Amino acid sequence: MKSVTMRDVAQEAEVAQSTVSHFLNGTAPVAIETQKKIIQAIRKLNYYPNVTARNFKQRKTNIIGLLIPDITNMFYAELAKGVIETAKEKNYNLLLYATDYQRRLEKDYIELIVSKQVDGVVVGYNLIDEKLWDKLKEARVPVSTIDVSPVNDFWPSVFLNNEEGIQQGLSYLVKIGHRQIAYLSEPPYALALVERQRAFLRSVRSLKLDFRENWILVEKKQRKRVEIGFSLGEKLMSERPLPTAVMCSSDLVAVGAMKAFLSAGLKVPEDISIIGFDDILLCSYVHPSLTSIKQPKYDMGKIGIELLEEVIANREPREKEKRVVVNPSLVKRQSCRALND
Amino acid sequence: MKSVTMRDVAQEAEVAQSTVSHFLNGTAPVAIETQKKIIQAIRKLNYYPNVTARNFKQRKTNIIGLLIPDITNMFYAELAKGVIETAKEKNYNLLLYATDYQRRLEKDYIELIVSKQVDGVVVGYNLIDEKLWDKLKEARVPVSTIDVSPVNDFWPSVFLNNEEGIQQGLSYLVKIGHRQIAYLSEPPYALALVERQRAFLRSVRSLKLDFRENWILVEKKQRKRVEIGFSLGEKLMSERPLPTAVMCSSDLVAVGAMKAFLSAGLKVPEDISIIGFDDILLCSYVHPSLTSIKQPKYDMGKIGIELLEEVIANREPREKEKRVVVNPSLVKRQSCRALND
DNA sequence: CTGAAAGCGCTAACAC
DNA sequence: GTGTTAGCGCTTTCAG
Repeated sequence: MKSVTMRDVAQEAEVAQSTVSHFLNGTAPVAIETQKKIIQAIRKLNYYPNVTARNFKQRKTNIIGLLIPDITNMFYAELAKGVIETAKEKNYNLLLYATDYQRRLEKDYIELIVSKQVDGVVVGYNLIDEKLWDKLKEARVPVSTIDVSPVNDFWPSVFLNNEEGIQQGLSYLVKIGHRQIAYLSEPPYALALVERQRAFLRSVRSLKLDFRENWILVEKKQRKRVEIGFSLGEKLMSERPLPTAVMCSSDLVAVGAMKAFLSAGLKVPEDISIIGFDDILLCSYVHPSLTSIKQPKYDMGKIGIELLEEVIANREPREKEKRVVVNPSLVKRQSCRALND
Repeated sequence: MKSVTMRDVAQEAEVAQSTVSHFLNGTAPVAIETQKKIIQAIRKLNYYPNVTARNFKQRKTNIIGLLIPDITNMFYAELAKGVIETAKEKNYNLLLYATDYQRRLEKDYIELIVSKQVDGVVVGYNLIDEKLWDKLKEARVPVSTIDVSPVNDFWPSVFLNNEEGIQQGLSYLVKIGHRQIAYLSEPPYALALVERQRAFLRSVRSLKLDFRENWILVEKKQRKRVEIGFSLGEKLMSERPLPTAVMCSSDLVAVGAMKAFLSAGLKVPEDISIIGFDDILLCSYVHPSLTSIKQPKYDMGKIGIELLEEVIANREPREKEKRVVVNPSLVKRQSCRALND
């Protein structure tokens, strides 16, 4: 059950093994006649180069890891798409590490990463166990991060300008006549969520909107975000007066809230307007389709790889790493209605 | 910039390299004193084993490939989740090959697969270029397939019992009083879709339902499935009489059709009931939530890995490979209404 | 242009 | 229990 090696090919073609190697890699010119013999031998023996041997020799794997919690979360899936396609363009393959929010898996994966299973890793969420960052650091693994709270400046990172996003949403709502706007949020376990909430409060003030404490609903308990949205939506409906519009910390929360409104017989957007955040594919699947603040996930994934590539190339970390801030954009759909028409 | 090797550890601990190896792999008993020395050396030098070297030596990578078209398609994401988690349990890692429906990428990935970048591959869709199956075969790559039209019996495979699924959906609709049921389908480019359509026709006959040619709407053009659903939904609404319920070839088509109905002012399920197929996460996100025929994607992914593992272990293909048929189940939600209440 | 030769870091006989 | 040794399949000098 031995497999065909380069040596076999060389023998068959009656040339040196190194010649085959040179030919295959284009690392040295090879006479056209010799080429033919080699090609023939490869065909005849049905030879395929062994990438593991090559990786071993070259001390790299051409594989990049992507560490995320859950691939069935559309946000991460869309991010992963950008990562994987960009990686492919740069001739990297992608190893998917999905932790399922489990500490143990997170640790296992970091262990693998540190053992040079990959040339580098893109981390797409805040590690549960913060100590693991140090492990990555000690092992000098090339890393780039996407939307990760800055535990340090050790690695380059991509962030969304969350403040800008909230402002865009709010400005739009104001422009179409809303002044009474609620904010619904999942638990702000990540910096991004804290920023959004803060930006909302700040903007409400600067735009001089009507403000009511009980229009700001932030869930405490961690659970499915659609459920969070649903229960927050229900709670909001029990408040009086009702706001005319609501901004949400994410699309999933928005969709949940929308379900609550529609279930209660409210009409969206006739009775209440709603804006999500992230602009995942789901937004255009629901009815009415959801207006949302787009987070350029694909691009962020792409940038994540580009940054990682630089780290891999440089090897030595710089004193302070690069930060790329990307801008959100408002995607208007059917969930908002103009009051001042 | 050399990295720490096992040899360095051995030197530091003043033992033989093989002893370190034995200790690390538990392949031979090591005296407790020696163990301590080794552990200390590892700590001191900050050593991590090089998995590539190990892979090379052992002629395996502990990596399994998953070949799918698009990870942002929730169906594949849910499948991938089953695959990746099961793989992890069995100590395999997962390399994600997403072709984006492109012939060129498909070919590139197959090339990598035959070059032993992975120990085996789970193929989750029908390859565009059928010749590539032969390439896999020639290179004797371990393969298992999920929901792939049986081009051959060369590899073990998992299938859904599509007929059963359609029957379950239809029986349910009949039980709650529907007799006029339409069928909306995307282009039947895969066997599964052909089977569903055939099963629908057959069941309509056996259940003696009202049948009308123009309640069977099958899209010709390949495009986004929600759009297909939407336009099929619109087309259906122009027919008279209208059916009281509609079955769809997939959830995405169902969601599109639902959008069309709701946009036109029809109420779901009051005016028309609707059932999807696959039961992707989306079903519970939309309003009304979508009743659907569940395809156990996670389990299918899991089984895909289990089958692949067998192939890897056996090495020699059997004359006729195993087929696992899994059963669908009906998940009732809010999109169907009983007519006979 | 081609070939000989030296390893990459590790595992696994095998001997002691 | 521990050490010696022989490669795994490939890339990459370096000579010729």
